[in-house]
Amino acid sequence: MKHDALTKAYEPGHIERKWYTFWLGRGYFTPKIEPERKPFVIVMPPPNVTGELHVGHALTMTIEDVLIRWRRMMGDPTLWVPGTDHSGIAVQVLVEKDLAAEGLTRDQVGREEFLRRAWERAVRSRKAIEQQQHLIGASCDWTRDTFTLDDGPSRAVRTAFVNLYRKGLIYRGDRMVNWCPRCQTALSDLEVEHKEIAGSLWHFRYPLADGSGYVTIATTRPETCYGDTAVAVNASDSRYDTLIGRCVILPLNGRQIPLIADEAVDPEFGTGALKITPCHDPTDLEVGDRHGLPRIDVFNPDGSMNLNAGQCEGMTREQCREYVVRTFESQGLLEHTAPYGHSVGYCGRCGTDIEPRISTQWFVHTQPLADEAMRVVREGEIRIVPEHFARVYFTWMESIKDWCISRQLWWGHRIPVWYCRDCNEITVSVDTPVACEHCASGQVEQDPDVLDTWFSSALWTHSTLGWPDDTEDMRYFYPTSVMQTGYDILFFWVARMIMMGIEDTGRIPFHTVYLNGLIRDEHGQKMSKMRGNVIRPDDAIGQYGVDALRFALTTGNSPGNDLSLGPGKLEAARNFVNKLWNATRFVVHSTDEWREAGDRTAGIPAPTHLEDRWILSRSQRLARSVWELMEEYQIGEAARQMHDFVWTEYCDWYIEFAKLRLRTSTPGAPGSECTTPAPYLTSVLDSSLRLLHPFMPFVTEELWQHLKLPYAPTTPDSIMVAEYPTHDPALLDPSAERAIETVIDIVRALRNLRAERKTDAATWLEAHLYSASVLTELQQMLPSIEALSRTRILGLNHRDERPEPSSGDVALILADADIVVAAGSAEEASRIREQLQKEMEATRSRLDPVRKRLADPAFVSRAPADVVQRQKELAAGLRDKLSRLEQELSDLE
RNA sequence: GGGCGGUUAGCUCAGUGGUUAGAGCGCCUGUCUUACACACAGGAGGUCACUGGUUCAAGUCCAGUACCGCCCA
Repeated sequence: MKHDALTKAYEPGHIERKWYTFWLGRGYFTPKIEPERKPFVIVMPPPNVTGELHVGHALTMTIEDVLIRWRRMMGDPTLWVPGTDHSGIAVQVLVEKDLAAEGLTRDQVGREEFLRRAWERAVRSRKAIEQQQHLIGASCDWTRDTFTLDDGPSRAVRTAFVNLYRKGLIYRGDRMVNWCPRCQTALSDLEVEHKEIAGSLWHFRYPLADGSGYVTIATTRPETCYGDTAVAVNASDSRYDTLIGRCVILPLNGRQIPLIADEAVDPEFGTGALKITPCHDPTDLEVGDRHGLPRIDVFNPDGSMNLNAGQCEGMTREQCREYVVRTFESQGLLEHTAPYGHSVGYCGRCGTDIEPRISTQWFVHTQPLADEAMRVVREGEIRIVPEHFARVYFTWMESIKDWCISRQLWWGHRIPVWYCRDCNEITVSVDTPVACEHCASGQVEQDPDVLDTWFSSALWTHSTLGWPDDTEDMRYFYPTSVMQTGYDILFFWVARMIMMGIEDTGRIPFHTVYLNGLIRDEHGQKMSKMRGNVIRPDDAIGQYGVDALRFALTTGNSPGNDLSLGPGKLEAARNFVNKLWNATRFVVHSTDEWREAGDRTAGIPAPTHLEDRWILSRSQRLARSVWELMEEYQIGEAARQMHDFVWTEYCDWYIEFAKLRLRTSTPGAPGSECTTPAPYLTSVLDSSLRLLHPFMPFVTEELWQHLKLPYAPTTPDSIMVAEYPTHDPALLDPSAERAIETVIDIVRALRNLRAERKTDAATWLEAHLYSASVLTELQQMLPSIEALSRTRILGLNHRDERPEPSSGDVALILADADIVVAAGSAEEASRIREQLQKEMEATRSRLDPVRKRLADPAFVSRAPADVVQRQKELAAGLRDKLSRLEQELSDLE
């Protein structure tokens, strides 16, 4: 592949497209099955085919791509399975909206046409999503791309259904379910969102049938009065004990209903008397069943009032409520109306108020599945990261209710149940039956309903790998490794995948659950169209580049915690990409000569210069730390450490040290002592790029290709299949680290002095240096110290050789060195004296606790030896510094 | 009502018992110093919400309190 010259600033666009195409063409995203090696597998949470991806998807995709690229570079056979979800109700709502725009309803166009439109939408959306996934750099295996309605997953759905049915874990029954009158379907409990609303509590008088008075009931739902079949009180409530067993008259239609006693009634609530409407409230249904009350349903499926609502037939719920209240009022039976806050359920998809409704639905009996699903987490077979979500998981699982899985929708997996018109028996079958399995009649008709989308999602880890067939993918890649998704779908999806994975395959679906937080804006506010603070991934990519978006999404992000994202963070990430770009540009240009000079296959020469030893050592520490952090899913912290290393240690210091030698050095002949920093500039940058690749794949690939490793003949064709850096303990060099730390201290102190004196850049300071512990090292670093601080070092001596201070001198006391300069003025001398004074106080107050700690026998005997040792060294250092400070100040007296 | 999380610099957040609590942005002072002004150099800014406990050692673990947020009912 040909390379363009590196431009002055990073221009993301075309580089991104170029490399994605390159990777795809090379087939890097498809793993080789190597039976003797353990694969690393992630199944992607399939985005809904409702449109395009939002920034939350970008987060999930980035985290997964980071893990995937990392493991791939570690050498594991790595599979990331992409896919999309048909998302039944959400797409159904969208298609219905499309139809409504044309003045049509789904019943008018019919099931076939409806499904044609839904498919069209799905196909369009899949294409858009796939493009966005390419854009973001997702290195998933497109050869295994799957859609929930594909043949494989569809057969998995039917198979799972049939198996559960045969085991008695799926049943059909009349139950009270959450009904969305707009979608006209049942919903599971999870799909209902509860909100507190400021409603009213109406106190209505129900006259006693014998005309001897009335009972006042309190209700928040007057429109259900037509469905009342009793008034209930608590038996212990003395206000009503003489009335129990008598009848009251429902004022709206004169129907007589009994006054009953039931312990479900709270005497403290309202008037202590409740109207009982078994068809429209779960508690009332229980009360009704206990007392054998009739059930009167007053709503049509679309939420309008039915025949049972008398005069109100055909009205909406709201109109009916108004009518009922007015009627009570006009009859003098409205005692009063009190404002009352209570919780109301809304359809999670369309926002319509949910109506509790009795209907015939299919259910999964979840308890036995949940027991197993809890066991595997309790026993550590599945680990949840962060850990505290395990408790949330258990809390939900422990009180799990049966799962309503049938939906009165058209878009989805049709329930694999056929009803026989002749014998009324049902046939439950994976393959479409030609005849009833009971009476062999051909008059069978499939259940018109579809399954909850989450039912098919629950099978996703194994249905994508070929289950129910015994495929090579199933054998090799299952169980998968990590399930990474947002904590908001822990119950919807993760919990159900664990239940169904175990149920279907007998094995857990994944070893680790990694839950990420939700994305908020720069001020920690939820992103919403209303607030106008939504960040579209495509916009962010266009403006800052993919790598910047990915880096912004990973830095400072920790598992389970929400992440704030805004222009500030994106800019910072883009700036880092640009920094990396320019550092590489510098290194490539300035190491040209070395790169072209001779055979480099022997590897990089052993470092002799202090700064080379230092940067290699620091680079090893980084690699080790990153590896540890990645193992623990601390990818935010890993990204932060890489950022700091590259920017501060490599760019701000190492490159600046290197510049001096680049001007004077010649490329060392192989085998001879290397005087040029070129090999270290190159190799440290090379390993930094490889460390960063999973986070910012495009820019690292582009730069790495330019860097071309002259010393490694087996360099792969792409950074994405290069080796991930691991640390080499032989290169750790604490003494070089200490020496360079001192150099940095000295340069900083001198620059600080320059700044305070407002010395202009052309003027050089002059100073004497004194040290003890790092004297020889400083000797080697003198040219660097001089150049970087623009200070002529007139002498570097052992501290013991320091002459008596002359009156015009001031000293800067550092941890491992003293700097002596001629005071610029009397004011400066006294300012520095003050500084020394302060420094002395600070040093004392730091030394004090350390001293105490070391004097404490409990500390010395109980703390680990290395901690004690470090405290001793610290005390020695502080004591040494303190004595120098004291000496300095007394000399100045 | 039950549960979970948060409270660290002006803002947004890292900090997984052990030296002097960090970053980005913002702020102040300088600099277009031949990789980068998307930059460089220097600087200011913290009772780690509060109270108590465990520990040789607590921002970090435990308990309680206050406030904020989320989930479930």
